Amino acid sequence: MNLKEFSNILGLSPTTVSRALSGYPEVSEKTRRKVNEAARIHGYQPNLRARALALGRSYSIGHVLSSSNGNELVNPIFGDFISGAAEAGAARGYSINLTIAGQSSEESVFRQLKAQGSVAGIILQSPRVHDQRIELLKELGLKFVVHGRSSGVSIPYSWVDVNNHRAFEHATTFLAHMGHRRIGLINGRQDFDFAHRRLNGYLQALHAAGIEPHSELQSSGDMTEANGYAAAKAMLELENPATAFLAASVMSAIGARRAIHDSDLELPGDVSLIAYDDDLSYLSNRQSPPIFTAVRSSVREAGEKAVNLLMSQVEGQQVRNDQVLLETELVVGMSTGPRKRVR
Amino acid sequence: MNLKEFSNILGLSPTTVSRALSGYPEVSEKTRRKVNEAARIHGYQPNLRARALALGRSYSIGHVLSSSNGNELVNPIFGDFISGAAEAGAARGYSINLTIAGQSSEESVFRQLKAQGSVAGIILQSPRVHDQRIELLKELGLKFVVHGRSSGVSIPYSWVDVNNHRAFEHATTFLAHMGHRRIGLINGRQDFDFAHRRLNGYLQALHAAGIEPHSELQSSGDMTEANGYAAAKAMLELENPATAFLAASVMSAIGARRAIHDSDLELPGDVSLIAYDDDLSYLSNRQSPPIFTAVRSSVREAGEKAVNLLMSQVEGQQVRNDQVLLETELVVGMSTGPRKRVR
DNA sequence: AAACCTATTCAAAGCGTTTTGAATTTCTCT
DNA sequence: AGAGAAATTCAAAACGCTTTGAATAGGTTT
Repeated sequence: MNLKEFSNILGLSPTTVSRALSGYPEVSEKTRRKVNEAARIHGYQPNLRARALALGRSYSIGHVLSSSNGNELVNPIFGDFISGAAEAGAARGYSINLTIAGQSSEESVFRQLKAQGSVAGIILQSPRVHDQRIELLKELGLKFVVHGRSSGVSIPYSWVDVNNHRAFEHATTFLAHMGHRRIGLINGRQDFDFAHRRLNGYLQALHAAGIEPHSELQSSGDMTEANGYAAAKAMLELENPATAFLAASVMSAIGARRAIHDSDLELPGDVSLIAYDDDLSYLSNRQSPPIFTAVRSSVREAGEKAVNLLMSQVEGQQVRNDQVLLETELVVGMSTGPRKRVR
Repeated sequence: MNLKEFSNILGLSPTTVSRALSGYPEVSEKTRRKVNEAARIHGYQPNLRARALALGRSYSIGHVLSSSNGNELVNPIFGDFISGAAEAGAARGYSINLTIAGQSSEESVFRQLKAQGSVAGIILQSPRVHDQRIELLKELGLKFVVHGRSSGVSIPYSWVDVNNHRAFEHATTFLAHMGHRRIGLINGRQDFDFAHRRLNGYLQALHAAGIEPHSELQSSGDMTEANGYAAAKAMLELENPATAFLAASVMSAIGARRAIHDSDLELPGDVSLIAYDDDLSYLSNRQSPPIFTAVRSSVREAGEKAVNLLMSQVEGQQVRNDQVLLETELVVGMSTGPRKRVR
């Protein structure tokens, strides 16, 4: 049903009907009620494409996946993050526009989104250290928010991030206080900025505790179960093995747990383990007591916050560069304990 | 940049330029080359909203998440599935439009998508037994494809599904052949259609093997690690405990594995375990030999297939009701073995 | 060279909204 | 009651594209 058809039914002009529906003041209360009522009955809703065209803006939030050739793995936090983002967007009438950069580069997808005017703004995820995309987006004049930050990028931009440094510093200190001195770090891929920050937090805590860092106790890679297993296994087979682990995700922690069991060790009797917990809905660590001692921050909440930041940029007048730093909480679960004396 | 501006630069009419770019035959090779060249240089791309309006159709594929109040958990397969779907869509110039049914019902979101004309078609996921949404979508005249099927819906519709019945029948038979007679089923939630089919496959195989089914060996619930643990734990503590498990996802299998270890049992020495493996990128079971013996089918591939089916409906003339049934493969890994004799 | 086709190009209308500027109605005040 | 102001309503233009039907350029034939 058209606006024209619909307004004919009402015996009003399209102008008035449009204004009534959009809540403009220059339309009488009586006709507004009449119009709203009729819209409900006839199920009329303005065509979104035409509306967007007339208004010159889009009602969707862009998100670009970069699975070129399918060899890059889907971010396990994607589902929860985007669900939070979609929820926050829906509250303002926005939907999420998902594109994938296949054989074409991510850059060309951004240019396309800009030229086609199909998004109001963009959410950028998994920033690398000195991520090129941030400068590109600024240059293209696209509004955006980064989930995470990028060390080495000097221009200001909006972001939502977790205090990864503090989280890992905190967790490492916790283990050190329990007497652990061989603390293995099972980190995410080093090219991701968050892994970088986590490493620094870990190193700073070691330093503060007077523990010398060892490269054989630091690993990084995709945060899969298999990688968690492999990394932990290797560190348990060292001449001077790890007595505690820091895993960058619950998934890696599960892998580490398997390695610990495989080595006939007990958790937390022989080895301690702290996980970084994104509070994913399908991978909950919220039992009481939690299975894993963890530093926790909800990635769903980050999704909501990111959209809210983007919206204030899209709907506000000037470009803003708001920044939100989320803190993690350290929840003590069943995977940590004092270092065993006898060994 | 406008089509008008762009065609002014070229000294051509908008008509000709538009036709040149869309590959119509009634434009000379020479000007077409000139236009394409100029488009590349000036970075001109038709505004997608205007294009969609003029053509009367949308270039996006709708997908509705139903996290009402956030109490329903995000489907763990969502990321991989949608990534496959996005890839297949991108190949045809479509993007994914993600909406969430918050306090408003899923039904009203569908009506909205229809009225606003914002999607070319819809992908429906996680169908329940006799899912109302299928009839609703037909009634609304929206084109759609279901990922999965819905027992009890009699009207024809397009779907892509895995042969869940056969997969679980197969897996159960495999365990039975190894001598197991106490086979525990750790299923997904019973209201989901796929769980229903898996149960039937399991029961049929038990029957064929002459094993009587027992309700204490059948559990169902969200496919989380915690639920997998709880279900397996309970079945191991029975007077006549389970000696083998069938888990509905790798995640539940991981939980079950923890329960097995917690009970001081060995995998596969004391207990066998087969997982249903969606071949998720962040939860790979593709080591050799695989960690879990599993029935496997790629959910990413299902996403691609689903979009392809939708596209043939959207781009073709008549409404089609194509159906694709994917078979699983049984991969033998390190979690299954013959039943221990002495017990 | 005129006449006819055919191959290109173009002007204008249309897609379904919103919004500007003008026209109408209603109200208020003398 | 009549003028003026205020409150409503409306017709028409605009958003940026595609496409219909008409016009022009180019090439062939007689």
